[in-house]
Amino acid sequence: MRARFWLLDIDQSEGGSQVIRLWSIINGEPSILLDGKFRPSLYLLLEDGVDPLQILEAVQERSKDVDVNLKVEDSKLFGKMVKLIHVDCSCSTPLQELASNISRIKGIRGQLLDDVRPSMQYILYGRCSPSSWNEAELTRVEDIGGYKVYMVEEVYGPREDPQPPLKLLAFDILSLSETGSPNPDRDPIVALSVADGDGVKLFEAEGERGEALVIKDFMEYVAGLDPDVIVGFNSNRFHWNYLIRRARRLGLTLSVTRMGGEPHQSLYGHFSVTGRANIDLRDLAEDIPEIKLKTIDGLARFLGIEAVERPIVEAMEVPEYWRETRGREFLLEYIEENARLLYAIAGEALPFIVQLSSLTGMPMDQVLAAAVGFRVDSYLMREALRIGEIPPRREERPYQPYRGGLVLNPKPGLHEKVAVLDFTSMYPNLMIAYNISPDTLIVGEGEVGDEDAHTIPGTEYRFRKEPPGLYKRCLLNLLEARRNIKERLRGIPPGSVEAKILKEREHAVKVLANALYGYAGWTGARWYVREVAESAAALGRATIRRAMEEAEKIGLEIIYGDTDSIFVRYDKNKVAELIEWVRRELDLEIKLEKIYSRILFTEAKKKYAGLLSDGSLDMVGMEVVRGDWAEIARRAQEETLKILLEGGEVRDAVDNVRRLISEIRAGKIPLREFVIWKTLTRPLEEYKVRAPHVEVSKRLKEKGWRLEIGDKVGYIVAKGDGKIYERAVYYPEASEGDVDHEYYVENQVLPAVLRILESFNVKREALTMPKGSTLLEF
DNA sequence: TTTAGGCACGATAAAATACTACT
DNA sequence: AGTAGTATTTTATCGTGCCT
Repeated sequence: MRARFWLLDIDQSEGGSQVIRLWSIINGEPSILLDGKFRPSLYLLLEDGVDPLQILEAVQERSKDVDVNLKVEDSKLFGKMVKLIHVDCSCSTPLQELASNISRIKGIRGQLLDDVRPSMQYILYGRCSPSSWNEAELTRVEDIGGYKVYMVEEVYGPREDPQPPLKLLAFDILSLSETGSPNPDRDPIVALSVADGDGVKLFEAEGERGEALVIKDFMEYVAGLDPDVIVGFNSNRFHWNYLIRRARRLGLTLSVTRMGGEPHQSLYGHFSVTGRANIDLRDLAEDIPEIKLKTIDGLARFLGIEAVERPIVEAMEVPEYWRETRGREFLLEYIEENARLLYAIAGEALPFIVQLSSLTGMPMDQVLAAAVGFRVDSYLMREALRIGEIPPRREERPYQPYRGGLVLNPKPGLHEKVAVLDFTSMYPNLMIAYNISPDTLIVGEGEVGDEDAHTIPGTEYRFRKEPPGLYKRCLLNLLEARRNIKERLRGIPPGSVEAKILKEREHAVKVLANALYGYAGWTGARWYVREVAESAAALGRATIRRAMEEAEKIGLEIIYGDTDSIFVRYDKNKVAELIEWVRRELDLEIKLEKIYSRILFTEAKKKYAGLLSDGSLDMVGMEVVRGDWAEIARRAQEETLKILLEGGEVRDAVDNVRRLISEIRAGKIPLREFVIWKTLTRPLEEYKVRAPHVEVSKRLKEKGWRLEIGDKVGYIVAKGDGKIYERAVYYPEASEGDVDHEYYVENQVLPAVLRILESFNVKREALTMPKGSTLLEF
């Protein structure tokens, strides 16, 4: 039969004969498609000048008892023609064995695609696309585990149709530890919450055997609902491992997959729940820089999901809550609400995840867990194979820095009517225009004439004009895709489901296109070529310089500029003239992005605050927007900026700061506003200096608290002598009376507000020494 | 399992300099 | 006056989080 299937997950069966399993949805039903005909493969890269047939024979000699096909092929590696031997086999294990056997044969320079798993190869070679509808010729065979099973006769590739409804399940657990982080070898799970289309459910442990029942209830619930997608928050790093280990201790197997087994650790540190997509929404939160505190609530708020305002509960505070009936109820409600929110978040986020998955060719449950670089890798690999470029292996390379974007010194002070002009997608467009790509870089001298090459100004690098390189093709495809989407969006009602999905697709396309420049300069990239990234950056600098020179020629006063943006004193006609000149002379688009009615610069780059015509305040780079400053300092700075930009008197701003300082000294500010949050970016032992948040973390670790890279540690600076790191106290352990108010006045509030007020000639003393009648009341 | 470089800025650590007590 | 030890100031480095 001919059928359409929507590919949810893909894997290969272990042992015996190699079968690719396509976990799919057919006619709304979860189904398994088996393809036993796919032959995983690898390529042998030959040294220049050797006779391919001779090598072929040598390989044949060593693969007598293995079922392999060998074929000599011509392909391109970094744009250069190479001779390859394509080796395919019915099964990947003997293929890998053969690969290690033949690595010493003279004349073989290396192997390619041997680091790509069969299931990924299946996608790579265009059999089908994950998170998409595909067409296939199928034959029904016997059911497995209650699922319909089909053998794949032929696959006809992806089609564009809206995704089918997917059954979602969200979950969270509560584990209880008297002291220190919960440890699955010691501390039980006391409750588990799930949420799906029917609402929220709580499984609570009661008495001795309670925990086993909770886990069994969970497994039964999963089996009963049979979800396509399971979502959690931090589940890849914590929940799955915890559940599996607790279940084992109780003599159970955490049976939640569609094959009835345990989830298993897979690529990119994520857990694979066979047959289902396991998604950790923490990965999504990590991807969104606007979300400062990576919590369920933070993510929900960002997505506009209605959520009750809840306090953050640090792990340390859990036992305290648990001891009291009210606190216990609060915790149970907390994880119920977590599951409810996760379900709602997943509903909102899924269309984007689906689009990212089908675009990159990574299965849904991997794509979020994978870092950006690996997503780009995956996307490029499919595109490369289409144009006969063979994907290089990932390898370790030395890091070599290069010059990046141009940043101007701003003209400090308050300016009226300032326009911001932004180049649209500067790097992608330059890479297209100059065919900057790993496979078009000219390496040998005199190989290509100057008329056939683009020379990058300010560098020695040259790129072939023809044929279009891998990056250019990909970028053009992505731009084209965006144009198509925009075109289609015009024809349909804006609020419709289709429109929403198209917008998610556009977002996914944009994310990928913008990542390509950074990818090119990442030493871990398969197609890392430093000259590529360097050339794009050099061209960027040349481009903005030319635009600024022209702006000055036209008579526009330049206030500031950074990489691809120019700030000028607004003059409607002159700005229009510049935009037109950029279009005509540089063949690029520069857009009037916004107009500040007032904008304030200090001496510093990358920091400014401006007032837009709609009355809203933009604060860029200032302490206000930095998560590592205490709330009190950020608030003080924000209020100062607001007063000054909205036309208030300097006096008012000064008085306001003085009032705030008095409040601090009088102990009227809650502890919360003094907390300083810092992220742990490496293991504690690797720090070279004794930073406050590291010292706090070390003390916590002593007491049995597990801290991981990426965790945010909140501390306050307490009264006393000595270094800051000696006085830093983990905030749940601190009380209002501990706070060193003078520290916050001198080192947090004053620096933040003086940064602004100094350009209005306000001195530090004017803020600290009480004078003037308005202050006497404090 | 890490897309890039440019930048500000506080805290710590190291180096340079000033100061003090004593011979 | 010379010197060893200590306090203070200056400079360099570390570390984080922002901007484009």
